[in-house]
Amino acid sequence: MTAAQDTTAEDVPWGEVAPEAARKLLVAAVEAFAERGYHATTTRDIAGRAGMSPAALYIHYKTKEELLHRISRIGHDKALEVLSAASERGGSPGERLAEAVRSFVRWHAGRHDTARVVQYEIDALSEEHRAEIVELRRRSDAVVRGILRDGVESGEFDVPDVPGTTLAVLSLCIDVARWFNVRGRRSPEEVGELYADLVLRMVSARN
Amino acid sequence: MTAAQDTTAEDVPWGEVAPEAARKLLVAAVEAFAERGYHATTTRDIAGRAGMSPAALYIHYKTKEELLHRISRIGHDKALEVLSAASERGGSPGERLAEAVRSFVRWHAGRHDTARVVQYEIDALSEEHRAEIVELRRRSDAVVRGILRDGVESGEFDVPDVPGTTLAVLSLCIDVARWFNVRGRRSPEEVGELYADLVLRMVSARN
DNA sequence: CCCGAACCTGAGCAAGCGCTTAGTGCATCG
DNA sequence: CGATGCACTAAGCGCTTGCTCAGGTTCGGG
Repeated sequence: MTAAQDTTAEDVPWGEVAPEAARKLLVAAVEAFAERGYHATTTRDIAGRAGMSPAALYIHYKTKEELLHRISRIGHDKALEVLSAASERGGSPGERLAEAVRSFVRWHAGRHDTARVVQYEIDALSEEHRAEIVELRRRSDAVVRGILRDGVESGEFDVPDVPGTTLAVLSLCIDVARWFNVRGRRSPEEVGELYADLVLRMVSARN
Repeated sequence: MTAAQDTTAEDVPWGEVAPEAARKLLVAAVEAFAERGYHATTTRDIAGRAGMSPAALYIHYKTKEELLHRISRIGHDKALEVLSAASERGGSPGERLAEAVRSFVRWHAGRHDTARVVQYEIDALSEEHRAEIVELRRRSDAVVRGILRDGVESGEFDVPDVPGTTLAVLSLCIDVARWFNVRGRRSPEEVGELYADLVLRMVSARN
């Protein structure tokens, strides 16, 4: 009697990718790219992980690069959505910044395989595809910069170099995808909490 | 009358690599690996950049992987040396931490091509070589953790989670290699200064 | 003046790569 | 029931890859 089994549901990891074979291939590719890197992964490896023949990949994707682009695009969209939603949740600049960092880090840790591909394989994209992704990153940058500016204006933050500090905050969050390990001691939630606190200390005015 | 032209001088970037052909190949490899990544770089590309034939590479290095290992090993040694030297320069924990971050970041920005290879291509190493490099990283970790512990004991720092904060500080420094651009607005010195300040704020007790 | 060692190249091998093509199995429809 | 369309595979094409090897060049020492 549950109406829950809806494969196009937006909160299912790759629910927007259809049909099922295309999604299975994409999930396999994320796994392989995260593990070995884009260039070290073969189309045979991807197809094998999805339980299909190498040729099946080319029915759903024109090239291996297009597959990377689909992953990168959807992943960046999701990351930006998580960040934006948190920043718009209201409250003081400090609360908004903490929530933004907490959510963004939680995503990079919890979905660290996707995040690793999304953040570290941009150079493997074609020129046009890379340009499209870079634009999405600029928007993430704008979100954080906006919160910092608000906090400086209200006097809650003391940030001498807003662009530089924006860079540092995003860099800190993104790099979580590199080192986070599922078998480590910390949960994504714990890392998010720790990082939100550290970032707040970086920007808060002393009084 | 200058006695300066000593190719084995330790402060020349790759002075420890001899003979000259081996060094030229290694420098070419650093360039190529930083630009495209290890797996996307061909031995022909490396040899071509060094102005030699593909076969020349195999006179000086057994495999492409050994070349990466040499780069990784020397680079990590240098990074660790920079960090250790700064941390031992004396002063309060705050001064030592600031100097450590300043130096470490300066190195990652100024030598960002080397740093990128060193920090982001570990997975391309063989198991034994990777283990060797991981050990060097543990030592970098120990240096930063030591300073934080000293600061907490003296009451100068307020750090609830020393291992977690150590991770964050190193992560922040290392990720500089990913985004730093020579054509950007900031010099390695400026980034080092900014980051030293941000890290101090992260850990300082308020009073 | 010639030898041997060190260094380097031209040519190319076996393996693996991304991707294509011809054909098969299967659901759908008049 | 045969025809049509679609997802998929087996086989393999053309090319590039990491790496090898026979042979040539250079040069200090006897």
